[in-house]
Amino acid sequence: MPTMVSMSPLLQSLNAEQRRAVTTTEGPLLVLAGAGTGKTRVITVRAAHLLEKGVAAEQILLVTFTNKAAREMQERLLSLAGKQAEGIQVSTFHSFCIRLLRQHAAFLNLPSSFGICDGSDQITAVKSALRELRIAETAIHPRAAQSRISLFKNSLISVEQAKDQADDDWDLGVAMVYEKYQQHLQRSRVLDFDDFLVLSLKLLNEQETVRKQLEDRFRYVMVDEYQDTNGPQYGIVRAIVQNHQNICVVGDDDQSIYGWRGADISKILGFEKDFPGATKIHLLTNYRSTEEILDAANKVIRNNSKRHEKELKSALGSGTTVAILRMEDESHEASFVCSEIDHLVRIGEAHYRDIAILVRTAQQPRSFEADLRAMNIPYHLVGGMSFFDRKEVRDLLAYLRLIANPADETSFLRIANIPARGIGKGSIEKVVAAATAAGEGAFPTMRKMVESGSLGAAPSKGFQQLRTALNQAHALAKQGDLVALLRTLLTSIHYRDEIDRIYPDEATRNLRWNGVMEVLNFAENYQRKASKPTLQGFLEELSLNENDDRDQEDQGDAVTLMTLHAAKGLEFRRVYLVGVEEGILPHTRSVTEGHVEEERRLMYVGVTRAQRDLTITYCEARAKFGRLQSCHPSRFLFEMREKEPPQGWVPSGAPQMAQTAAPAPRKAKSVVTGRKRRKKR
DNA sequence: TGTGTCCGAGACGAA
DNA sequence: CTCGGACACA
Repeated sequence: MPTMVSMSPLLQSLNAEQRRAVTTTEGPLLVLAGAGTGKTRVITVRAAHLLEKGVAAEQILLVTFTNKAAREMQERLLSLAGKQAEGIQVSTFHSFCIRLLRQHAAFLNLPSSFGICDGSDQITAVKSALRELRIAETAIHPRAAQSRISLFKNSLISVEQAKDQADDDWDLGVAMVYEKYQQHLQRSRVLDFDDFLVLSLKLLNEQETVRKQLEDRFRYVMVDEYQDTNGPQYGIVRAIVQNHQNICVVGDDDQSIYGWRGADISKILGFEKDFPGATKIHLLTNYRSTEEILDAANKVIRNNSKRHEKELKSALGSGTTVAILRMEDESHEASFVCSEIDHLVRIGEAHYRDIAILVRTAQQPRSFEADLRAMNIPYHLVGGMSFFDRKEVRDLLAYLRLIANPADETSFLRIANIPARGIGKGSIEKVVAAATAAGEGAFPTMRKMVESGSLGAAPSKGFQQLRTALNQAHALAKQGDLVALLRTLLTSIHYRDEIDRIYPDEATRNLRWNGVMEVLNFAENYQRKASKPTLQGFLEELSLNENDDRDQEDQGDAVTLMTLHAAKGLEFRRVYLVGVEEGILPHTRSVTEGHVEEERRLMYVGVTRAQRDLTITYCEARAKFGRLQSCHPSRFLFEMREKEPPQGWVPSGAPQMAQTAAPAPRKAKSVVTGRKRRKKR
């Protein structure tokens, strides 16, 4: 216990639990920070406290999952501890690993200029692997294969092991796709997101000097959002701290919602086992939400079996009741929510910026967007189709990536004939076959083929045009003038004409061109901010920095419409949690695959975003594939009200025939009675 | 080789 | 309903 006389002003602003977390500086420490319990505050004050104790800033490493979080931490640190905090390294796992890999590329036999294979490139690579293997996409879903491959990588399972383990055709097919996929990445000289982590881990495991170097430098390591840590990330942290054990992880097992991305909740559940002698601290005082909201959250989440038991307590006290409302269908739902928002703002009860509409799936926003627009309610949509998924943006980026890394096959194939320049399907096929056989990039392969005259006149001519355009741009890339590069490129490929040609509609045309201009803006910004702007750096930033449109402040006074996944970490005075139905939340697929607990955490995340007012809606029916289908309120709503589902309620994932049989086993699982007693203490 | 149209399958979340 | 792929055309 620190004595009062020596307590620094830093610590005085904290509650007892938080203070204990901050002052426990040595040895492994697990901070279970429930939603709204001042997690960021604890992390930043803890770092500042370390500095106060005389630890050099350079010895502190703070790992986050998103760039946004990293930036926020950095800012908070500067305001807490001033200039000396600048030396603290705050980075995401991914950027930390990329830097490490570029430094030690030689050891891993990597080109130091490797490119980044993002999500949609991964799908493209999987698809081309399937085509190569003559496997129909209906037999093996590209997306399913991709996520399995990612799982293989994160579990350090090699292609050979995957093949050995396969015990049916599907598994074997995926293992073969995995092999082709890896070859594709290799000859394209790109790494996917999993590679960053896995290769970094390999580096640390096999190069003791590198590991030692990091261990000596980073004497104090903190990991934010530890519940989202996957196997390789855990391994990396562990390798750095294994001797000094000064590892502090902060997170909330109840908010682990990235299992499908490889996040391993057992890491936060088993921290004390992984790091014997660890201190465990619960932060349970919630400064965000009213008692009613936390009560609803607690009642839902306690139905999970795999968790650290805890219940949040509100520091705010009582407020309004949580409303659970039944809607006819999704258009009624949307118009109800929008009218209410409109009304509340009109009577001065609320600001747009204080309101969020949270959805489970990316297509739910559709009905809401229509109504929001019709009612002139300013809003911004987060998640779903990202700016970087837009066709024109991806085209342009493919050009840039090809300039930075001529071996990049996906990018080459994407723009080889955009705009059309006589390189058709036939020649593309020939080039891919040759590139695959040679294990080289498609662009260099095609150059050789053109030079040896093994391609027709039209494609050869087209290729020369492309090459000229790229060379010209490449020269400007070397000078670091990205804006000039983009302008030159756009001119030389006549991209404006291409857009005008494809989109006869004036409005779409402008919209598309705006996307292109937006990339120019990004480049301008990057060039201004970066100390040493390079094309590679620019592309890296674009791939790693999710475009942070989550910032409410940046959006002016507007309603936020977003997915639950995007909402984690944010808070709003008033929240509408919509579409809370069996089949959506929990999602059918999660139910059939046995991931209901993660869905429940998603529900929990949604509920705990609200500060004062929470309205939950569910629909009686909802359009699926253009056809209206009836649906049932989510099991989580019954849990929340401690009620049994009524007769005729059909849980998602249950076969339609077995309506009477299905609820029986679920009852025992979802309705936990006898817990009420434990709640009051 | 480039363009247009039709058809059928399809939908979870994203650094 | 909405996308992408296949196929048929110029």
